[in-house]
Amino acid sequence: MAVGKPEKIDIASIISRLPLFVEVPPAQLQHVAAESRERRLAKGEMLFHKGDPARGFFVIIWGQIKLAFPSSTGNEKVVQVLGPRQSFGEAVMFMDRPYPVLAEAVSDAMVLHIPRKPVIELIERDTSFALAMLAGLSTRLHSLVHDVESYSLRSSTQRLIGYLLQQCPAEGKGTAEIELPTSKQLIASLLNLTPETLSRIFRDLGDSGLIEVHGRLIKIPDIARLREVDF
Amino acid sequence: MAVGKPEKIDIASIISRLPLFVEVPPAQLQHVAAESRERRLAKGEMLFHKGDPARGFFVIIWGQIKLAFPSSTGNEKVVQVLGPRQSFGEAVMFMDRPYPVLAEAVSDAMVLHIPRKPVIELIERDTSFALAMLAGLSTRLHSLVHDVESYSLRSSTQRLIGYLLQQCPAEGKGTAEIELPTSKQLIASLLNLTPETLSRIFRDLGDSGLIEVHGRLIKIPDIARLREVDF
DNA sequence: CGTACCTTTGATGTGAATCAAGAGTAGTGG
DNA sequence: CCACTACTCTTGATTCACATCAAAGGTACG
Repeated sequence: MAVGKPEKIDIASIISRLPLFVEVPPAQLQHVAAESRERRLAKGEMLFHKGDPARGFFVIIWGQIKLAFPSSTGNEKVVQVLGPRQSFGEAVMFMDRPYPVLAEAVSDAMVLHIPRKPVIELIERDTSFALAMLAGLSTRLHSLVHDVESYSLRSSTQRLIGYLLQQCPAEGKGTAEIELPTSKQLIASLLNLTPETLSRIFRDLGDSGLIEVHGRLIKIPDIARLREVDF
Repeated sequence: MAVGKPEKIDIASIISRLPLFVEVPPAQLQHVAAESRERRLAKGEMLFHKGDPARGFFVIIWGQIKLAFPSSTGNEKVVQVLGPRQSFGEAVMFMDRPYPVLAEAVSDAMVLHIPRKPVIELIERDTSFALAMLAGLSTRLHSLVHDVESYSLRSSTQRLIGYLLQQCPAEGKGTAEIELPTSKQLIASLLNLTPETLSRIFRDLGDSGLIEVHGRLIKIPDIARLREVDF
């Protein structure tokens, strides 16, 4: 099984365009770039397991990576599905802890591993980077808090509607078309549902005319109406 | 209803002993201390509501504060119950966002409000503080990830057992006694259960001899056995 | 000593999981 | 190009963990 595109990549230039690093002067980034390594993954390949020691964090160049909790009975719980330019593993890097989740390639993918040491040095040298890092972690925390709220306060239908609305482009238009970013199986796990239940909810929402489902393409004729559904 | 002890407090000395600030040289802390204000709360009083703007973060001096999601139907979901020396609200401070939860005093309490500006300045001046802040947020993130795992992968009984084991002193002794830090109602909400269900689980665990319940005092005759329960 | 809240217990209801099976849909190799 | 295999997705029947509803002790406190 061949892994992805074979072209050479310029680590320094990729890093400098990542949200986390845009404000950092290029000179300061050299250290980080020099110690970073690319890694290519075939679909289904593991990047790390739950419990592995954390020596740095990762940035996705292309492809998709899922973070999940393993489960002896096979039904793992997916925490996040991440795409290009997104990073993960920063938080564990600051504590002496192993990864609390596993990371697996959902498609062929390429990631950059950015080791701990140069990042710590960069934080010590560049306070605007430290602030960017804090803002990044804060955002992550915020969205996790939102997840906890979803799981504990909302029904399965409400969770799916919430997910669909999140995927909508932000414009105020009354209508939208969404291309699901990944399989319905994975989305079910993200929303803490079984695939069967997700399928039934899609059908029910379709039957009530709130959405149209064509494979991975979802049409929402009236966003406002969908937002107001309450059951 | 009188609010708590009336004694004067020395903000600077309290701040300097907080985990987050212990490594910061006292001179640098003056700024922060000078701009911080104490606030006393009666049991049941609101510190802030969900949606309020965040202008800083809070540290608890004494008493207990709960963070929760409000719910129109009255059954709110408690996210955390915090005690002395614990802080909250740091994350929102780094994003321009309102609080995603509400904060309410569970008992009479006193908190310190530490405004955003001097904290940002301290981060820019003292990198070890920036790292401490990052570590703090990382820990918070870690425990939230753990919560998500609990909610989605574990049964109500497993969640309660997990909670009890967490409360155990870390020593390797085979037995333990726990004083529940707050009402069973609140603990039920923390574990995403109704009070009725929590009560039943306590009874079931008691019946199987795994624990003994005497009001808020829980005795665990055999920690190892409790840890191995699997249902 | 009464009012308000916390906790327990029982009866009943229900949302979503599980079990089972069939219908697409896509990638593989002869 | 078609048969073969392996998923992914859908649909129906059944089950179960936990919530809800209802009511009765307990406990704390003004």
